[in-house]
Amino acid sequence: MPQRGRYQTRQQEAVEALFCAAPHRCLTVEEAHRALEGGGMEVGRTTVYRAITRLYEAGRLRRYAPQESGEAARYQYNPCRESHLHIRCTRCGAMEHLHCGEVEAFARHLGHDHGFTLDEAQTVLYGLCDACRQQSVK
Amino acid sequence: MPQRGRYQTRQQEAVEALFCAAPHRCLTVEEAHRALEGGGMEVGRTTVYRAITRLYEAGRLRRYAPQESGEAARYQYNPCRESHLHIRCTRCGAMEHLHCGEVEAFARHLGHDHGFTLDEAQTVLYGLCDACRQQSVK
DNA sequence: TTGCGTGCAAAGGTTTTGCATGGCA
DNA sequence: TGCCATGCAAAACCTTTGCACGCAA
Repeated sequence: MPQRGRYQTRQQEAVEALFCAAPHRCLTVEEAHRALEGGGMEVGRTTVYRAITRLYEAGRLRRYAPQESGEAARYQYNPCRESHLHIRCTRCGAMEHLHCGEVEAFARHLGHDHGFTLDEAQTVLYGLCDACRQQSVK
Repeated sequence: MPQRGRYQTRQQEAVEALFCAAPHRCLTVEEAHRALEGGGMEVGRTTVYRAITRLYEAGRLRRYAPQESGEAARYQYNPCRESHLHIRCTRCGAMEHLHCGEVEAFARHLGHDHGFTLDEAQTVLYGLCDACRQQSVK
């Protein structure tokens, strides 16, 4: 679909290129804004908000709601159509993908036994990563 | 630990009693504030914030980060030490508990194969509940 | 030329903080 | 009496909106 009535601007391209260049990174709007400034791109904060929102609504970005109050939402490039769960360490903030058969099996169980259709792309599992768990045990 | 230097006030008791009286409900600070007003309790909004924050930090409440930007965080009474996952419908906002053996099995898998210690109390699975899924199929 | 995109400023909402007052122990 | 809690107002924070201008098509 050619998105009738949409203009291609240097700002929109810059925002998409920024996320595309580091598909593993989860950026806030503010971080994206600063990254563009650092790259010599002058883009208004409002425009970054709007560009990210548009990319999110088009399915090009994933959105992770903030965990603590006062934090900002994080966005990440959505390289593939296939969605997968993410796990996030509540201590160091690291976020990683999770693709394995057990996730699929668990999602099927949710559908069959609980009538719940899991949206993997929007869900983040919170907990402790290995390194932080070992530190906290010390 | 007897919480040295802590006073017991009618406001704090009222906030805790409110959540305790409906352990299944997830309330925002604003909703809690209005509920107290409706019950004839005059409690300042700031005090509700502070009481909820204190209860949360003491482990008496669970906190669910807002899903959409602009929404408020939700809190729920934490009746038992045992924690369980929650599922939330992204369409109607319904939130339900999830306790079953599959969750435990999945959590063990995360620990063994991914080195990730799942924090069930903080994690919310997003997706569609049965009713909303059927509506969206229509 | 048309109309969407931009960006500044201002508003919107939630949550926190400053500070004088009130109340528990 | 000492110290914490309260609550109003104001601030901080992220995010959205209004509006005049700029720019792609």
